[in-house]
Amino acid sequence: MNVRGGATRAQIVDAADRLFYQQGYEHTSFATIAEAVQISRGNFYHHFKSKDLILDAVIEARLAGTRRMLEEWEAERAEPGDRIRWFIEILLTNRADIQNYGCPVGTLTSELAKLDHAALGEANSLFTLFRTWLRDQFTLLGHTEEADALAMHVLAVSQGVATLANAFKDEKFIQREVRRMNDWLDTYTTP
Amino acid sequence: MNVRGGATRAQIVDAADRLFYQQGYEHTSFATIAEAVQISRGNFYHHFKSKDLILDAVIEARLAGTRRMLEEWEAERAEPGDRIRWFIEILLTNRADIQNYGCPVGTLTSELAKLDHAALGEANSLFTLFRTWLRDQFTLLGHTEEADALAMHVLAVSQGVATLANAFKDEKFIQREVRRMNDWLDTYTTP
DNA sequence: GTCTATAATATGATAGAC
DNA sequence: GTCTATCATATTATAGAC
Repeated sequence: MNVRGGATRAQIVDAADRLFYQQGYEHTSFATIAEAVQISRGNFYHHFKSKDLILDAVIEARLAGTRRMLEEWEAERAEPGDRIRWFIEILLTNRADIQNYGCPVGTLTSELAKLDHAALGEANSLFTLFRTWLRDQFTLLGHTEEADALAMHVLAVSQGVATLANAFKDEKFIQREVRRMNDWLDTYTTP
Repeated sequence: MNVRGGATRAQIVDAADRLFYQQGYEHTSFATIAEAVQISRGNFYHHFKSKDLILDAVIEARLAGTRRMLEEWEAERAEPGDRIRWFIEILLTNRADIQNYGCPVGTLTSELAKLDHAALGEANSLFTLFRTWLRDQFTLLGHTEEADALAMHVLAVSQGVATLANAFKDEKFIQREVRRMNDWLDTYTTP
């Protein structure tokens, strides 16, 4: 602990998480992160020996946060259909960030794929978390056979909407696509 | 012209285009491009005074190439429905590149958005080219009112499929989503 | 744990010879 | 048009004092 009121390491991960999302991983330098946390670059290396290691920590934090979030969604909503609709609704809930920076998962995996970065596998498992969770909901709805294909479809459309929302910054477009996905989902939720 | 058999400038643009797609814009250095074209870094600056200027040239080349391609598609296919289906089919035609590097348009715009780069607007107009072209096809099909919304929907799903194909490298997934889009399109092409 | 100082390297960019 | 040599800067990373 320190004067900033939290463990420095956790603050670094928090700041790096946000900056990697907003500016990209490679574009974000140690100097920028250090400045955000108000520590010197030298001190930075006491907590993380390399830039790769902080990326690992950021992905780990995102994985943990996502797991927690998905568990909450399950606890708060009994109906699998409602849970899937809530997932789709994120596009509107987070529309400001999405229009500015795209989807945090999709843009990170795309960047790491181009960098051929060692952490790509871990980043992709962020997608897998959502995929598995969505698949489970479709299974609960009785669509066991095609559950994974349906999960991938929901993920794909959400990704595409995020990418185009980032390019065109059109909120009406997001609303339209969310409505379209909900209509499509009706086919699978109404008995 | 030179010993390499083509204008050096054009070769630089070609190499940069490919490298920006495969490795990302920021990650690609002058040294890498110069090596690909087999010229010295010094000579490089005779043709392009800055990295921003070569990005401009690459986007301009992509815009010109895309315009040419869309005109060809129109010339080769009389039916608007067939043209849209051919657009969707790119996901399979270019599946190898898409699985390795994602969509050339979507990944570039995402990167430039995070870099807050001046060329973002020009890159986004690559999306607009496809959007306008798809909108025109839906208009020809008689769906004038919703033509733009339908165009955006086709773009969005294609983007999402490309992003997830890049993450999961699953060809069956691409095939399934292309089939799904074609089924969806039937509603708008059959009178 | 935190700092300053510094090293090693890569990068975008320029100057000037041929 | 092409090259070598060089500059200025930013970046990752280390050493060592407090």
